[in-house]
Amino acid sequence: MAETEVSDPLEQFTQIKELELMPEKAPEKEEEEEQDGVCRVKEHPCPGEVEAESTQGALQTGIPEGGQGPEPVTVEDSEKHLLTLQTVPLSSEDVGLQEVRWHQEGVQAVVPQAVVPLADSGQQSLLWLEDGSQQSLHQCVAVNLQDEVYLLQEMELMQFPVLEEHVAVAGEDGKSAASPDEGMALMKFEKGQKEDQPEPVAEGRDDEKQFFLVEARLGDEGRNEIVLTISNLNIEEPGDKPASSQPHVEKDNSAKIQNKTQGKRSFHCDICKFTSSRVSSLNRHIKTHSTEKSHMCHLCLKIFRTVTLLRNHINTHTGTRPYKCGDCDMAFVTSGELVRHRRYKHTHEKPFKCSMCKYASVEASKLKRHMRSHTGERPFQCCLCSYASKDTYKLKRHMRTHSGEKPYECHVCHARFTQSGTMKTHILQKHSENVPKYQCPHCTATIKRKTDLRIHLRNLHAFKDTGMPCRYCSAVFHERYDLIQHQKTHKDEKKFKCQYCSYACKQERHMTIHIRTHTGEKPFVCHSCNKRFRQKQLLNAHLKKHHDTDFIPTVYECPKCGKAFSRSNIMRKHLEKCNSGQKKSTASGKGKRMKKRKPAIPKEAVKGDEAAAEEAVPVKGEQCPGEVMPVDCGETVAGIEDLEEYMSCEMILNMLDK
DNA sequence: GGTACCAGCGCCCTCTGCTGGTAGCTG
DNA sequence: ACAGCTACCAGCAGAGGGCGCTGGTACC
Repeated sequence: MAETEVSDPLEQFTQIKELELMPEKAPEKEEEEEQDGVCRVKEHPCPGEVEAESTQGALQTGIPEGGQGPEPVTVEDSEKHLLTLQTVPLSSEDVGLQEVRWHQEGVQAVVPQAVVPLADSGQQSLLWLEDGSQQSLHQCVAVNLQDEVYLLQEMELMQFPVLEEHVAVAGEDGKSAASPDEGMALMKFEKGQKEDQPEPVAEGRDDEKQFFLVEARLGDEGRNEIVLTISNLNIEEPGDKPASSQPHVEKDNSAKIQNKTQGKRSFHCDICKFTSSRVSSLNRHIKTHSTEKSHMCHLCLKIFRTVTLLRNHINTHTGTRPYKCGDCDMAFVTSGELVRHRRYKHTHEKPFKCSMCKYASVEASKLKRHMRSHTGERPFQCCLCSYASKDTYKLKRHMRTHSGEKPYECHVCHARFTQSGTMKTHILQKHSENVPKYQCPHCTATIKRKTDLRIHLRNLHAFKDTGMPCRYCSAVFHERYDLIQHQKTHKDEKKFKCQYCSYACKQERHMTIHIRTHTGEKPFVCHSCNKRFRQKQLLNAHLKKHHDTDFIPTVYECPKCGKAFSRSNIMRKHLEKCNSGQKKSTASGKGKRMKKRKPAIPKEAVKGDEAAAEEAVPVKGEQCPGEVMPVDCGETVAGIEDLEEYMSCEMILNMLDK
């Protein structure tokens, strides 16, 4: 569009170049047209196979010279014709000018209604229909695109009445011109062979208007091209194939007699396929194509075609529900609602049955929705991600994942949720008493949620072909639960035995530490004094004691004898001995020397039961017998008794575990 | 013209099941 | 301290039920 140069403002109108048969002549024509960059009119034998034609190059505003133009095509009549158009910028002044000219030529109000604003150009484009099959047409049909200006995006389906037909607007030479009086051709909807058909029934007929369905969408060239699909809504007599390839219009036919040969008159709607044996029914039906609505709701100003529709609508305002269910307290506005309700709730009649499964539904729409689960069809595409839904509600629900909306709030803790079901589960599990639990049928486990029970069964009770061996013995199990239960029987076993001495323990890592007492390995080094330790905890304790000026050691005093200990559990053990009179060492110092304490610290202030093991060991005495002790304290002790008390392998290692 | 009946669309709901993150327990 | 395991939990989607409402048609 940008590259289009038009000198004459009137040439800026969108034009339809030609009517062509496809696909027979398509290759030649398309090649020709691509060179010209012109728009096209195409006729599709099948309404459902409308395809956009790509138009390359700049807009060509004229119709080729008479002899050079496309040959008139002869095709089977069809109900739809594809028009490929191009939009051209047009200023508002041009629109006004054009409007005047059209009126001067007696063509009724075409241009203003056909204005299609461009989204971001700030200008407007016009559409009109041009005869593509005959270059020298003198007669045209003016069309009125309803009563409003459509955004292009909205022009998906519309009706427009043919206001005038066979209007002479073109010059004799058939050349495309910039204005109707200069030979501009419009789309012609000819009567063709229809003229010799019986005169339509006049009753209820609108001689001034005819309706066509127009489907408009962007062409391959984006907004530079508009593809219109015009549906001829006339109903043909059975077996009566029109000879003309032209899209045709029966100007004054709003209804026709269909079955004259059988002696029984039937009446046909020209707009749709409605047929009736009664004129009155046809007349009433034809009103359905009219936009006329005369019954307005005084409460919301909504307009309805019939009194019945209006009454039903007003009932929704007033709450009037005349149709009451005899089996329950429900009541409805319409009888249909009551019938449906009874099917759902009482009769359980489900007339719509799935052909692929046992599903049956009360409503056809439910079956239609169900069928998507078989076909996989997902018509509702998320505009923000690749998700597509099978129905509108799921898409709407999905959109909350993008918006972050959480419309459901727990009334207890005010937590918010995206789905009502999630909130309901939350309230049940968090804020309800007597929460039901799900008992595992294979073990004693009770699990809050059914879905988690399923996972439990899958993880622990599913049979596995490949057996799972016990970590501690040669037993093999095919259910994980059995394996775990079996391994628990090994729990109290001190299965790790030292190869150098009689030491045994439950955990392998303890044995690793113990083994270092035999190998002499001391992998933990103090970087301040280069002293080495077999355990990381000992290094940490060393760092606190010797290199941390803020460190205050913990002292536990026996409330009975006053003896001080660095570990609470040791003190408690000592206290048991004190109480039982089996005390072997006392604070009075019967040959036992206590570790020199730091200034007394109130017991309440004593903290840090994690003080290092070496802190717990009284000084002076024997060197820690590393060959039997897992703890490398690096200190001396007052006596073997304290040493044994403190250095119980299990005790220390258990403490370290904590 | 009124009305009953039916069809269809839309909306909201529940139930269900899967998934992934996490806290707590255990070794 | 750490890893592994598992129940717990919220998030999310699939499927279907139920109803509100409007529109079309047949019939009286």
